[in-house]
Amino acid sequence: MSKLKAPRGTQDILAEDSKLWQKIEAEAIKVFAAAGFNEIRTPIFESTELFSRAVGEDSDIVNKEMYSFTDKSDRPLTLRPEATAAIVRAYNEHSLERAPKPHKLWYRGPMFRYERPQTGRYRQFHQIGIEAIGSKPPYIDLEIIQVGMQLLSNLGLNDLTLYINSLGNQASREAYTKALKDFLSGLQEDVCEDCQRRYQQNPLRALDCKQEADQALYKNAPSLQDYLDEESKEIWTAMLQGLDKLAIKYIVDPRLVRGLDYYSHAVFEIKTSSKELAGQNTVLAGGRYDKLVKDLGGQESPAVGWALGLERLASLIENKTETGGLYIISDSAMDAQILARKLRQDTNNSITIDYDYNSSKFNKQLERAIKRSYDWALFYMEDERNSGKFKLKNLRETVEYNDLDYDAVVARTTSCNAL
RNA sequence: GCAGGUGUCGCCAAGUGGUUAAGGCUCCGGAUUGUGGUUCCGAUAUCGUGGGUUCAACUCCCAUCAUCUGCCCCA
Repeated sequence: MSKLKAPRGTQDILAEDSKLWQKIEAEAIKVFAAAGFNEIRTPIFESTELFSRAVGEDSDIVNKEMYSFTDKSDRPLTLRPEATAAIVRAYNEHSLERAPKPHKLWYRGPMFRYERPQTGRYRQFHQIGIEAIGSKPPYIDLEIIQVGMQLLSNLGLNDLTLYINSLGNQASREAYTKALKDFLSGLQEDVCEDCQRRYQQNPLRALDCKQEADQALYKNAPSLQDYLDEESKEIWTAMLQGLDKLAIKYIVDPRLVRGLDYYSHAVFEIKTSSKELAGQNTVLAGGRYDKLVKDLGGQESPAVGWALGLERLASLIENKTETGGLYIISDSAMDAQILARKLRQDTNNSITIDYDYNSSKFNKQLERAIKRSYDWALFYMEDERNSGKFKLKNLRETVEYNDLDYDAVVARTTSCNAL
């Protein structure tokens, strides 16, 4: 019988990694709450139309990466490839524009994209993100960037760089796209196949081409910055000044475009220089999407947000597992169980308490307690049960306490090792 | 979707055409008769799958699947 495997591009987060994920999530929740963001949970699948409208028909995500299916009533549905569209849908559906603005939300959960798996890229992957809907000035952009930086630095990451660019408002972007297409049209003969395709689908992407020959041809391409109109320029300037005042280091990257159609004004990515992630070094990315709420049928509401990849983030953080807790060593599994239940209650579930279910030999049980890195071994053999006095051993410091009564055991184990 | 690498026990890993497929680690069981990861003993694989070549295949060929890496693109 062959073993079944998880589907391609999916993975199990085993107990060890799970601890790390919990740590990241706990830190995120703390940082978000402190900045006034509240959690929103939306469905894992949505109508396919939501994503094709929101993300853009021409985007790669919609073109070839969606996990789409029809249900038994032939409804076209899609496993969400990202969360922003769904959150905007929910925002509109529940008329949240009537709530105080900006509406500040965070989310976490699995996303799905049908792609070739490789380092830092999976078909089911997990994101944590925030969105702020209903505020136009760049202070809210600054706020979410700042929250993101804070979260990453709290998690101990410091080799990160913020790359940022402005796409300008829609008018600016259209004017620029036109100018760029004019420029590119003369080069199509000499340019790589990918770029020919980009020319058709998303001309801005061409500037990001990795072919050196193409880069040489693009040297004199028009610059987006020159096409920003007054409004866009004002916002962009304020944005950069704000980053300076917050002492957030950044690199303006004029080629940073992003693959989703709904962005305008500020777009940004936080990248790591760690080799761990090789080509997929973007850990957190986002931008402003002023048009999207209206495009999805809502009241015009400017908005901005970002998402970070949990798998990528987790791979950058050292996973140090610390267990601790107390292991009961007993020749009676039943008595150990009764004691464990009582101890868990009386320690208020503040430390891990476990014991041997197989009534193994004394030495085996002690060995287990050590191997599984418990802090304490509590001896509960016949003698202890009869006398009501416990023997407690600190396995880290090799100290043994004799003749403790029950309350002393509780006091001693909880005093120094809370979960 | 394209290009390349890899597939021998839970993990690492020898074997490269010929009798019983090394070894290490982990895990499990046992011994050392209630105190430190020790030591000793034991158990655990038909070599991804299917086909072909051959007297003979883990070793060669083909296909397929899985996985990894790069491209596209992205978190």
